[in-house]
Amino acid sequence: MESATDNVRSQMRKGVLEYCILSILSQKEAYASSLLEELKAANMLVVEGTLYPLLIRQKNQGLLSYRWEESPQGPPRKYYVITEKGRAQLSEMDAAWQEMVESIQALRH
Amino acid sequence: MESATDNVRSQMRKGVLEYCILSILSQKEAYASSLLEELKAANMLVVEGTLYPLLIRQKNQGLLSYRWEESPQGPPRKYYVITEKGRAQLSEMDAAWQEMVESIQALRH
DNA sequence: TTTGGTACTTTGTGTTGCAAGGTATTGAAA
DNA sequence: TTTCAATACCTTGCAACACAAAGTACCAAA
Repeated sequence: MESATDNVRSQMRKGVLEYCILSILSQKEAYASSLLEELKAANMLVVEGTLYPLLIRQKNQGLLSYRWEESPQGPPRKYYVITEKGRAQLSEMDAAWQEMVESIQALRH
Repeated sequence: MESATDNVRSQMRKGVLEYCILSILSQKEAYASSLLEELKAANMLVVEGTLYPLLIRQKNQGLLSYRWEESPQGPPRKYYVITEKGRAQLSEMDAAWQEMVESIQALRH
């Protein structure tokens, strides 16, 4: 049983997830499971089935690259790294986000 | 030929369209074509094929109702009116939007 | 060698934004 | 009268995407 509020928030998250990923990766490298933790902490919770395909899409677009790294425990981790193209995209997203925030603010007054 | 920026903005618009519709209709009644104009003016451009199904969905959810009204020229207009349930939903969306803006702001710093 | 924890991946489903095309009403021009 | 242009509403088919759920693989400790 899902509340209407959950659904509202879920809908709003769509479209900004890519922005969040690039933002986190612009500050430090991370692997999928750690990204899930960061997004959860930022109240932008997503699940594995959302995140993995998204990372693959961004990698295929040249926004991210990755390298394998041994884990202290368990299988190796796929650390994602933002590329120059990814940083350029992030800049555009900053502008787009700012404009959308302003548009909505104007609409609400 | 579509720019990367267009696509970024388009992606971000997703999920907040319902919020924009309810927001506009909370201030005054409107019909689809006039909503298109308002959204365009607010830099939240959408097309008919997006708006009509969305209005129908919101009506079916009980967030909107409508009445027909004669037009000074052309076919009659379907004026949409926000319901009490729609206003309640709008309040939730205000909260959800505010929280998301704050979450992203935190992520970007 | 089995168990539990970690991590990555895939499949199927439902929703939704959009391009494109369609229908209907009205008034004015040809 | 017929045609045209403007207005307005609606539908269809497609592609993208978030998610739930299930699957695969690696590792170390019991």
